[in-house]
Amino acid sequence: MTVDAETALAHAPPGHKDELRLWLRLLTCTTLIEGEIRTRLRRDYDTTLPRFDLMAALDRDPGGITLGEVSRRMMVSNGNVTGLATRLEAEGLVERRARPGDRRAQLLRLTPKGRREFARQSAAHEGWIADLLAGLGEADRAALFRLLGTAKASVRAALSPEDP
Amino acid sequence: MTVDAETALAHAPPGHKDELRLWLRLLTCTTLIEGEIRTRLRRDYDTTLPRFDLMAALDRDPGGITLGEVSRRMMVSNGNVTGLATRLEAEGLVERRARPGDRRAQLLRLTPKGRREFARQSAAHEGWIADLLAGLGEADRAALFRLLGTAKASVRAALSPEDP
DNA sequence: CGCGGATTCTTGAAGCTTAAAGTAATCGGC
DNA sequence: GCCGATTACTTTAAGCTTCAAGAATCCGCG
Repeated sequence: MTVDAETALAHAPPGHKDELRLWLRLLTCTTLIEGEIRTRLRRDYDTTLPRFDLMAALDRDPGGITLGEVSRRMMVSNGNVTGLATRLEAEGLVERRARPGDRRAQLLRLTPKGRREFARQSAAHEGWIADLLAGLGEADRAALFRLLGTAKASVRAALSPEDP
Repeated sequence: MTVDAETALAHAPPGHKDELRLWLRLLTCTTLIEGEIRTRLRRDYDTTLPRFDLMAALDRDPGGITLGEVSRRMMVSNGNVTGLATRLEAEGLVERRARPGDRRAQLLRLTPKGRREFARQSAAHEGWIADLLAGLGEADRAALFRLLGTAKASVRAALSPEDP
């Protein structure tokens, strides 16, 4: 355990295979769940995941939030939200209204119809997720939640610019 | 701690909020990483994640695999692969050829140019992932990998039909 | 005031994605 | 041999997504 071992390690191929495997497994889990949720939303409610996500982003703020805030919460582009909001508005599920004192911004909020629809959908959605993750015990769930928090912090740290 | 407590529990709202929170955190992690990989692939290699994924699916089989097998590995629809393969073929990165003895199927494989390109891209990709997950120690990574395996098994079990 | 930069949102082009329907070839049983 | 079921792929329509460019508005500073 002297210079030789250290040298061997230092010269070993980068070997980030572990991280890669972890990422691929993370991606697989997400893809599996997301695909199933997509299918069920279409089958049972004739809607899509992005529509559901947008309504979820609005649900906690009865007064409405700006399109930009929706974009931030959903982690998608501005233009994306514009299109989604337009389609949902056409279906009477959300409505735009001016933000007092700022003619650039618009507030988006659920209509009563949208609120009813989302209540039904989100109850089913919560049950689906619980079913899919039913194989994890309480302890596993807690541990996984914590570790994913660490992972999230790691990614955010790697992404944030180095200026405090 | 008698009938009353039990009754209270039984009548409590379903309360699958924990599973939901776990799912949302899982989704956030994946979205963050995926978005960054997308951005870097575009910035550094002028390509997209689906293109990269398709090439990755081909990389381990020099003889080529069928479009259907690609579709299974990528967990996307058949039609999706058709379009991706057509675009990559037009760029000279992959090539179609007949599968001997089955005129329905086609084998898809990387061209030498595609192989060179993918080698460059995948090396960078591996480094990016390692960077993003650098905040996780060896033990955390292992634990997370194992728990995600359990989660994956849970989802697959919930999805598979009940006939052995 | 008025101008320059930042913000908020929309538009347009290109590509990705799916579900569903369609075409072609193979396989299995009789 | 042949017919029905299955498999492999493509096509189509609709919607999602991003990036980049553009338009309107707001804010701060001189």
